[in-house]
Amino acid sequence: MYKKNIYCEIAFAIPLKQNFTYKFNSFPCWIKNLSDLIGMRVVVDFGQQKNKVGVIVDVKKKVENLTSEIKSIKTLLDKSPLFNKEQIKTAKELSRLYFVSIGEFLNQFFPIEVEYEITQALVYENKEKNFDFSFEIDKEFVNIIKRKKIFFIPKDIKEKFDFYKNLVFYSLKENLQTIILFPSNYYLNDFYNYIISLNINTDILNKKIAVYSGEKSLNDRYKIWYLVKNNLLNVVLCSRIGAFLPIENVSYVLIDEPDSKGFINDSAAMYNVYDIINYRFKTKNIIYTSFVPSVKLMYENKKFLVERKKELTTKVYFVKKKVGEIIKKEFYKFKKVIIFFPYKGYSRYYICSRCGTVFYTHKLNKKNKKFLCDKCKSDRFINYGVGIEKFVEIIKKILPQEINIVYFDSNFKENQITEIINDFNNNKIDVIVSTYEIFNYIYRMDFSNVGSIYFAYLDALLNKINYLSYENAYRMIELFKIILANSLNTNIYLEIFNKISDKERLLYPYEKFYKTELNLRKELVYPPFCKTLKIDIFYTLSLEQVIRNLVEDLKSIEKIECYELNFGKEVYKEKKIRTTLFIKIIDDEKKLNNKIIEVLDKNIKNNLEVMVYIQFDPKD
DNA sequence: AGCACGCCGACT
DNA sequence: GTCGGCGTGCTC
Repeated sequence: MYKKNIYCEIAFAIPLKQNFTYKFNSFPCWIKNLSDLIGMRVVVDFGQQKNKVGVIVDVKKKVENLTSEIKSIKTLLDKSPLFNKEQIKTAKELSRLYFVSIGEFLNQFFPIEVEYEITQALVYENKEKNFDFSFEIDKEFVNIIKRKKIFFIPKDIKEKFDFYKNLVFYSLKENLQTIILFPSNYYLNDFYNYIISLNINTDILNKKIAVYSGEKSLNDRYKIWYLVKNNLLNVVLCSRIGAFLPIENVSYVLIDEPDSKGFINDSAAMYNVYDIINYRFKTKNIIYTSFVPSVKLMYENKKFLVERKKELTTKVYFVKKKVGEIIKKEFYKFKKVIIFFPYKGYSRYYICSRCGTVFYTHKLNKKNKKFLCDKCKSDRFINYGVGIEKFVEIIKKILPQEINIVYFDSNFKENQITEIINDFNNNKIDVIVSTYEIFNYIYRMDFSNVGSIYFAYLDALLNKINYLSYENAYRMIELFKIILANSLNTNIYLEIFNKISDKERLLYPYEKFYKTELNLRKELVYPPFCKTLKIDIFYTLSLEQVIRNLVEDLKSIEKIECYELNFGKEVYKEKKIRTTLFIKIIDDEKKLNNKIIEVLDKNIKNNLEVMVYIQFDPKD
């Protein structure tokens, strides 16, 4: 049938927070319902740009208040919608909350501008239902999995992997669709390799299990996207981008360590996987697994708790400047030591000795001498503060040369770190010193011959002006305790220099720590008793007044508290400056969130000189 | 974002 | 002279 005057609202992957209306010159006759068009991509001419790809987010029969000429759609790219209706609805609502355009939001999860031809050959169906497994599914696991929601605290890494393994094979056996989300590609690949190493009918595993992450080629991603959409896979192991897969018939969604920072997108929209999954699948079966959950996660999911944690015996001591002594002691017992140091690079900051400009850069270290001062091009700097490289230099000086001390931080390349980890596992390294980066490799490390773990200068974490500083330090220590649970006679040393009155809290058992922390949060009104937002605004100097007005407007909203963490102080990349705002929402979340966005709309909507990054309940 | 137009400085 | 830097304006 011929349809006349059909108008489509098209979203583009551009920073403009508005859609554009296009019409069909000749309506594609195979489309039965108009709403079937939603989520399909089209090719149109847009401004000066020819053949730009956009996504249909709405279909209308009438247009109002449009003075400009309506252009027509050149081609319909997809035979079936790339994004389903639930995804478009989610994108519409969440893109507003994160103050990005719908197109940019969608583009974060799938690069919409890349054209693909889906071949029919892709859509095969594996009708085999009785797979030949030698794998027997744990009965206790089956009892647990039958609950609607599960908040699982495993006792050790083995139990966690066993649980996941059971979930994978249960999904294969029962022909379910299960999504497992991992906070980092390291864990994702490690788990996939583990499953493959089980040697259970690799043919079926390859057909029914897929890995979906940003590391995969776009072709692979597109293929998996369509297989998931058509319910042709049983298990998808994915990184954070998997949170937006077209899952309509999903049986289980498992989030591994939902508190992890790896689940927060690093650019706009700074979505959090935990929030996205909760938003999309309120009534579905969601499983969270965490060794040491945050207070917020525990509070929100206590009802679903399945706790397997056992008594941890690792001894913990507070120390000052004992690192040399401890390394020597362990070395003579043929035991290894892990040292955690909070700052990467050689030094914490550098001052140009000619013009005095301060650089908080990690590009400068002993090996990199090419760095020049931005202002005067001088190559001479005075350094202040101790970074990991300098720290290692100092401890090497006071220790016997035969002790092999190796360090790494996030400046190191992945294969360099892998090599270090392998040497450590093969006992070629006596002492490993690392920053937070080590948490990406923790499951690959062999802790059986580790004698001590030393947290150097823990003050750095505890002194952060952040309600989460204790929680973060506590969870880090507890995690190491769990990892060391199967090793005998291990010690953890916490190096604290300053007087910190309530440092004993770091030694509390989880229940007690949780209760104490919860009371404090209630008293001071912090999550989970309120919602928080961090808004980072980048803008050009000439817009300072605009941003001041914006902040004033935010501050005048009732039932929210808005603090300026810094106002236009830090110079960012040439002529841009940054303002960071911390906001507490202490009443109806939805209503107040909307008010905040209204204020942003009023002051800076479609102002392309201003970039806004919003994070909900930031972790630091 | 990406593209065009338009205004300036530098460079064969 | 004109090539290319980036500031500005617009996109159904």
